[in-house]
Amino acid sequence: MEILSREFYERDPARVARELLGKLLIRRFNSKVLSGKIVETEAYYGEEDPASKSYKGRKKFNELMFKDAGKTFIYMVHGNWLLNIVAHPKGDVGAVLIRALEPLSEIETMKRNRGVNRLELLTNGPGKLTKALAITNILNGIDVTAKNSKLIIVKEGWEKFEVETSHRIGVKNDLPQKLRFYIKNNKFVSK
DNA sequence: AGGAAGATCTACT
DNA sequence: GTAGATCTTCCTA
Repeated sequence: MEILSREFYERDPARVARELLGKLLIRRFNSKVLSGKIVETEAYYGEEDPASKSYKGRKKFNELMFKDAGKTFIYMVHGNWLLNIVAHPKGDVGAVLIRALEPLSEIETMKRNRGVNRLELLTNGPGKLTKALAITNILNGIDVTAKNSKLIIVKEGWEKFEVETSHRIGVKNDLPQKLRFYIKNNKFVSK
C-alpha cells in the first residue's frame, strides 16, 4: 500500500482527476477503517472556471484551493458535504471533486452512517459518499498524503479499466472541455 | 434578510 | 424517469 505523494497532486487538475480513478480512499473512523475505490471524479480550476468555488477570487472559505495540493477542501452544498482534493501545479489554483466510490471495507458501518441498505445507493454520489465515510468540515484542510491522517489515498495497483469522460454534472456554466471522469460500466458511478 | 449553491430524497406519472 | 421540496453554509445587499 503506497500513499500517493504530494507531487501527484501538483499537476493539472484534469490529469489528477483522471488518475485518481481506481485509487483507494481510506477513512479512519472510530478505530475502524472504511474504504472504497474511487470511480468518478471532476476537475475544477481557478478564476477562469465559472463553476469553480474560486471563480470570484480568493475568499476565506475557498483559500484552501489556492494553497498546498494534496489536502482536502470540503464545503457544503444543498445540505451535503462535498469532498475535494486540492490539485494544481505550484502557484496555480484548482481541485478535484470525488463524486463516487465503490465501497470495499466496513460496508455495514457505511450503511449505518447513511441509513440505507442497498449497496448501489451507498456511495454513488458526492454527498452520499461523505455521509457514508463520516466526512464533514472537521476534516477540512487535512493532508491526504500523510501516513497518520484520518483520510488518505493509496495506489491499488494492477487493476485495468476503461475511462469515460463527460461534462460536469449540475454545473450551470461549464467549460468547453470535458472535466468529469468515471470508470466505464461501474455501477457505483452517480446517475 | 434573501438567495444561490458542484445534491438528494420522495412521490408521483 | 421527472418534478418538487428540502437540506446548510456563505455571499451580497
